[in-house]
Amino acid sequence: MSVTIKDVAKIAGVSYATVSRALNGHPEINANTKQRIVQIAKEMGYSPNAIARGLVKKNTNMIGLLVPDIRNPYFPEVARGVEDFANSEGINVFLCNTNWEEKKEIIYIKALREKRVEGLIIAPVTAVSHQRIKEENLKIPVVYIGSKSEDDNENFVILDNFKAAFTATEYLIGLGHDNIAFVGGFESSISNTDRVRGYREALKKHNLEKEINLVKSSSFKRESGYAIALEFINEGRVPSGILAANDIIALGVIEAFENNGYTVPEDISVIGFDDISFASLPKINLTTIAQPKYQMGAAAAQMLVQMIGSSGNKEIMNHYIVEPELIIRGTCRKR
Amino acid sequence: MSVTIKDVAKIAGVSYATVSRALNGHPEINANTKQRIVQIAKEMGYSPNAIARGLVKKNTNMIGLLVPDIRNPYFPEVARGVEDFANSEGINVFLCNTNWEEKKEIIYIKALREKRVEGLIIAPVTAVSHQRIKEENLKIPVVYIGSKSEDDNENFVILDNFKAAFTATEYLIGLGHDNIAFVGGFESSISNTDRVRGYREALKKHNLEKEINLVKSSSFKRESGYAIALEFINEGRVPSGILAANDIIALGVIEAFENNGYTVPEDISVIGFDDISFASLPKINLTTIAQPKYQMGAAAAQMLVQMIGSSGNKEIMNHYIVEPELIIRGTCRKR
DNA sequence: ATAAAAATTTTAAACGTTTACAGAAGGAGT
DNA sequence: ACTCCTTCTGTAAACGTTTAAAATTTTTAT
Repeated sequence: MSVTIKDVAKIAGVSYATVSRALNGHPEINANTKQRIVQIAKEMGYSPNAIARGLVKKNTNMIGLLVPDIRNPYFPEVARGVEDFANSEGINVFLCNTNWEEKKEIIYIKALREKRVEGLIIAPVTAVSHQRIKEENLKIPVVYIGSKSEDDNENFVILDNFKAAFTATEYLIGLGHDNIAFVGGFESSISNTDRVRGYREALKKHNLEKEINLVKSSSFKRESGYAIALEFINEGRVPSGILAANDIIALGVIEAFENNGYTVPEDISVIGFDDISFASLPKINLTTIAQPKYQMGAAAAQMLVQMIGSSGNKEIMNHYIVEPELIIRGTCRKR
Repeated sequence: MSVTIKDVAKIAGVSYATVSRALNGHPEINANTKQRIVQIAKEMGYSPNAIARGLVKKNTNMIGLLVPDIRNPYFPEVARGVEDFANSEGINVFLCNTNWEEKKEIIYIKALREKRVEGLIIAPVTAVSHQRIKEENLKIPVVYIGSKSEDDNENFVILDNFKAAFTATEYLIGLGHDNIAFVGGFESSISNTDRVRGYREALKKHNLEKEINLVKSSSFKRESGYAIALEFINEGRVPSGILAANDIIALGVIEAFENNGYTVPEDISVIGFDDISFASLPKINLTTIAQPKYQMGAAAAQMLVQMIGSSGNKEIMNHYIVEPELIIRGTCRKR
């Protein structure tokens, strides 16, 4: 089908080993021969077959990146960081969207393993993912992003979720709110759990723990935020402050309230997580906890590449925890 | 390193051809042997090497998807369509972000060619891309999405950009606007050109062509929209209606105007393109031209898979042009 | 029991590379 | 002229699969 190294060799009148050497810049080759071969290869439109090369060199220069929701602008941002760093190292990235499905996550991991990717960066669907993935017994390095398990053998890049939620909650408390709800994503998500913990701890510190449950969980989607806000309204116990587990949930929450006669921030203060680009739109102006998304992606990629490089050396363990930054905009108000 | 078919063969006490057949469900194999081998392979944690298989079967089950801006929610939506369809056919997708750089586009194409992807779906950076890509002389099918060149040999999935812009412009005219500007992305983008044509044609039809140029181009980014709106303001000729080449430009335009004492839609009406999910947020409520993004991605993938299947049969040529739909929300007003 | 047919398994070649090793050609030192 | 280096090129094996063809075993029919 496509032109191979043998075809080039035939035309050039040399052995294919020589062609290989010419094309790969080996030192032990005559400069003239090399130039001639390179020229011929170019004319013939030769393109090296990375598959065949990978087979003998045992490398593929591919890594996989699993994200649960490519529609959430948080992940494209992270993906860019991963991709840019990987590319700078000559590595290509398989970006896979697990769509918040554990099943799909495992399917992708299996497929990528068969493709012999050299490493995996995973933003896991739930806490269960960590376990399932470990059971897969991959022989390649894995870096988790946005989520860690209790297992300290893992490599990860995360936000200090506890601190972030704590800070955000205290901010709301400082504004005079005493009836603050937490609208979360999956209960089984560890980042979510950590955020809930931070939120609870802040309430506790200021003696604001209520007996009624103000923590509601669903999925990390705008519709979920919308639905949960509606629940609050229907239950007749609308909080004065809401901490949402991410920006798109926050946007859904605000949407629901405004559609039902409430105003943000006049009636309800809302804080999100992530600081997606749309949060800064003047009309949105969402107060939120920022994460250095691009940098986190790049850091994860760097970590992974480093681990791939030091083959087998499992000593390299990386835990990169970034500090949260509260971005105060216009969706919170003194009470 | 990892366990191969030969390792399994050794343990099972059969030849590796037998293992291969057992694992691939060939008919000519004893049911007992098969079961035993499958069992052993599983116990040993065998995972087939898709690289080696690809080499002999001459397939990789991989395609590439090139998008210029993964941060623009339009593209994740398209990507999901592509990925879902491809996955349903057992194909994995390399998602690459060209970042609006022609150079990067070519680099990716070369890398993907070496990886022997079986096809490419490309949302090209500019009109030049089409030419450059043709020069690469890929021997694999390519489907363009969002953009077509004059070359009728191309396969593409696009919105009827002319009609879309025409419709949007007429809507603005119908609202009483007679001073309508077009804020575009790259001039060298074909979809942009088609939209400008539609816009001009509508003005012409209603005898509203101005001698001063109300078409401004930049890149397809929010910052560009912002910058161009600022230009209008600084030049002292703020239009009453604006057609933006996509939603994020529109958002940038609105942002700039609102930051400078203008109100949308009271002072200026704005229409976008794409109907990204954020356009429907009540606070944004952007009037826009909708595209069936997910379906377009899926259609492109289907087209590509079909072409890959019918190897060499170049007769299959697909032009899929979707009809625009004007979504009237709140950023336009009667004048 | 035996030949023929069917079912199963093994052998060996192929896919397109890289690379250790062997071999050849040319030059230098003696 | 001979040996010894250098420098370059060719040979062949390897990577982990699939698969046609050959070989073997089992089954069936007589």
